[in-house]
Amino acid sequence: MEKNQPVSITLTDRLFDRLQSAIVEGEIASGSKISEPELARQHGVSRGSLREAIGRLEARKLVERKPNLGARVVTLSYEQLIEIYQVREALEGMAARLAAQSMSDKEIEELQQLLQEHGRQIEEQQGEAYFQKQGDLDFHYRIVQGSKNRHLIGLLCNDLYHLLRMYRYQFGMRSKRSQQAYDEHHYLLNAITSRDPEMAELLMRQHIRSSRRNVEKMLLEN
Amino acid sequence: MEKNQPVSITLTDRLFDRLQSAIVEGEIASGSKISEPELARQHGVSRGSLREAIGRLEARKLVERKPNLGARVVTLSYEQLIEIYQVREALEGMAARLAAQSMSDKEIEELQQLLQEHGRQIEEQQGEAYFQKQGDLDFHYRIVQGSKNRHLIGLLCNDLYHLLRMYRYQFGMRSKRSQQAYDEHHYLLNAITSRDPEMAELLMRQHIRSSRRNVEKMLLEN
DNA sequence: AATAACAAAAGTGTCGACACATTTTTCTTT
DNA sequence: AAAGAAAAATGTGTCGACACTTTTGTTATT
Repeated sequence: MEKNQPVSITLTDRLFDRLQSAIVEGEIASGSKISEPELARQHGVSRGSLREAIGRLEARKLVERKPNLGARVVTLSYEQLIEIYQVREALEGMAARLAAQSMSDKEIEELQQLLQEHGRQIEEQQGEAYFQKQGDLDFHYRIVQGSKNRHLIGLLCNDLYHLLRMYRYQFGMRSKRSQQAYDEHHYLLNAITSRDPEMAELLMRQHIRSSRRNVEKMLLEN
Repeated sequence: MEKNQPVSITLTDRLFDRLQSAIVEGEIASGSKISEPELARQHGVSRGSLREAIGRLEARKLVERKPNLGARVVTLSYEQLIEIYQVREALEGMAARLAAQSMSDKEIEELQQLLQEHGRQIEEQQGEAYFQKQGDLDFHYRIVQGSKNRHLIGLLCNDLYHLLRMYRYQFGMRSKRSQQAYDEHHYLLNAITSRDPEMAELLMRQHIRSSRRNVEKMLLEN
């Protein structure tokens, strides 16, 4: 959530951020081909800088590139979404396990406050899904940070979460289970508070699996 | 192990491969600064191409880059190695679980043959560590492939394994436990053969944990 | 002699141009 | 008129040059 550098300094950085948002939010259609000259012109930037930005997008699996054929925005598919959830289950499960060992008492306390806040929001604005989604991400985000494992943090926060946001935007995935998610968060946080790594991992994995099942059901309705 | 494209086509690709090997094998010292003009000259290539290659190395966490300050080869540390093993445990555990569900009978059979081959090598050339390491990687590699999850495959085979190889090269990590590793592989393969995902994941995670403990012990001796 | 201010050198970020590959269009041949 | 070959157009890969930033080296001041 926080950045050391005030804002992105280099041109390529800013361009990368803009393109990433544009892709995640569907402004640049998924599956569409990217024309380097055109995009460069649109953003008033040289092709070289654009290329570096595209390279980073490729590393984050937001675009695919083939030599001499150019880059395309990644195509979303049901299968890929399932794959992402499987990776997420593995990584966040481990994150929860480590968080139970490594989070400071202060961090845990702040997380409890955050969760209370969520509880209030659920009672007040019944079914206001957006805040819930945002809150859900916040919660997971903090646990991942709490793992203190920089690799894990990078993998989840820099790579997976953006892909996941992309699916949420473009598949119109809104959770109809904020109450259940809240409960699951609660159990999980209890395990972390009592410093039980095994239980924390178990509950996190269950939580993500049930979230995945919810998504599957939702997509099959279409 | 195999590539669709016969060899890397583009200059940047080849350069990237060469640099990756050079870094992994310690030819370019870990922690050392990378001078773009010099490296470009050494490899007879323009700075632009070099920069793209460095960008990919950065995405694979083999180099770190700071705006206007340049790139350095990543610094190896005990802590980071532990972090890698934790991520590996999570991801390969999931890979084993999925492999138990998704590997074809043919793939499983080939894996059994590979393992028998390892068994023979252990009996014959007692303690020839190199082949064992190579074999170990092969075995894990195939299980990851067997998960059929492209994200997982990319994360492990493109990112983590190279980092791991780097540590093996530069920390001189040779396993003195080829017999035990072989046994653990055997149990794991049994679980996969009997299509037991739960057990497969469990055994894989134990296997990697015990491998990590071995590494810890080895490093504490220095 | 130590430090501050300044100037020179080296390094990174960005750009525009050219070379080569791919795609599209046009022209030939049957 | 359809199919194939040649040619034009578009797009990607690579390069060298310039602008700006950081580092190094020098001079001046106390």
